[in-house]
Amino acid sequence: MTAAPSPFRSTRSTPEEREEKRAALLLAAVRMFNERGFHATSLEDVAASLGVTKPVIYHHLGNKDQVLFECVRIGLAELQVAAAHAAKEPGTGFDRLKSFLRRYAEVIMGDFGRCVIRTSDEALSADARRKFRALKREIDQALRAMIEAAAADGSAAVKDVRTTAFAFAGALNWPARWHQPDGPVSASLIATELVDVLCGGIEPRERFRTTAR
Amino acid sequence: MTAAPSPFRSTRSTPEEREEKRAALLLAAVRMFNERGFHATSLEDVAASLGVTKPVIYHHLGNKDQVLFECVRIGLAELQVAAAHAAKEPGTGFDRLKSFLRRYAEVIMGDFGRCVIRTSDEALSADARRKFRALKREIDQALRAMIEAAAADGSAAVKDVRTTAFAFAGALNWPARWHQPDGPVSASLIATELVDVLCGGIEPRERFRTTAR
DNA sequence: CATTCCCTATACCCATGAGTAGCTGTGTTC
DNA sequence: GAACACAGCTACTCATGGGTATAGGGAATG
Repeated sequence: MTAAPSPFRSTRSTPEEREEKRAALLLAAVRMFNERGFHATSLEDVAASLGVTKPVIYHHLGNKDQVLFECVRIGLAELQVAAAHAAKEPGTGFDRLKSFLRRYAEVIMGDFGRCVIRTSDEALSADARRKFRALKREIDQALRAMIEAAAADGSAAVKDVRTTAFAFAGALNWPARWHQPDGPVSASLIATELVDVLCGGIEPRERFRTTAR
Repeated sequence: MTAAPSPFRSTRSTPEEREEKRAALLLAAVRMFNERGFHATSLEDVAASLGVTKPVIYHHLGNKDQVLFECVRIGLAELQVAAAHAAKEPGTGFDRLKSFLRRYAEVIMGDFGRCVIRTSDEALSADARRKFRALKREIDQALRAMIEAAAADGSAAVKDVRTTAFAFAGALNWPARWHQPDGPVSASLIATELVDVLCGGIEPRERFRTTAR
């Protein structure tokens, strides 16, 4: 009825317009996946939220598996960018690690990052599942490498890299479940606080123990 | 064809036998939910894994929502038992907190605990979802109370209770995603190591800094 | 102006699995 | 031993949603 201000006009598109449509569809899809869950979201609903119909999604993105995989692929690519960016920063290995952890948490609270965490392997087809796991493994290895680097230059005290990586990843992934994107407290603040807790621990130190009020 | 050694004989059952059947059905269901995911598991498959048919599940457990909710209810009850048990232990508040955290992680690596974490709210009906959230909230409050107690008696150094609780819960919930129950490394070892990392942090302390080899 | 090529909508097929009605066989009870 | 109650099975309905065939319609191209 009312003309939607969307990029979907019925005409031949330039490559840029195609990409714009793809992006709009993916964003609508990932948001609905995050909100309702993948299985409770029909592609019909996703299309309808943009004022178009189901075949448009199949035309631009492929089947439901491909849509979901593309969403998590983007989220994992964001995490890889975060890792690459942090690795180039100055300071000690520990500084770089903390920077990565903060960026990691912020990505996880974004649309595509949340989808990475909320998507369980079983939701994907066998083929996509394999790729999904491989990408997640790359992130895990990047995290372990940065923990190892921080331990190697003496700027962090790490007993077991593997356990540390799992603990940190778990703590930073968890906001994907509880954080409200439109809530009062910003993602970057949460990220900073979480990283502080993880790095500092809660065992009392000299400077704390003296001032127990 | 071959007679199954299951508790399902076609006869009138005593209350104990009924309970035994319920338990067997729930265990089969939760294991299949954990392995394949809730949506990818049909009640027919669950029943077939015990050599019975779908109506048996409806007879003993109710519909699929009720089955899932019962699974997460059991897992959350195990966590409450862990909290109650830890609260009675001797030592400092920090000792009791660490004990709770270890038990928490072990429960999460069990059948029903895993289901609690792997189940997202959207999978449940509106009614069950409300109860699910209320139970999870109770666990969260118990965790926060123990962190506060440890901070109050000076045995732990806590900046922000809320953030600490989220970080710890996330790190301890995460094994529900990656831990292999039949793998080489035991749940209790993982629990201990995770709690060590969380409590100790990785910021270098005096005793570590001197022995950088 | 006609043709062609995309793009989108309509309308459909079909597999899956939740949930149910009713039958049957078996032990229990009077 | 006859009626009964219960547990489980067979066989079904039906809603949902993934995926597709096909038609229409507008812009570029000659």
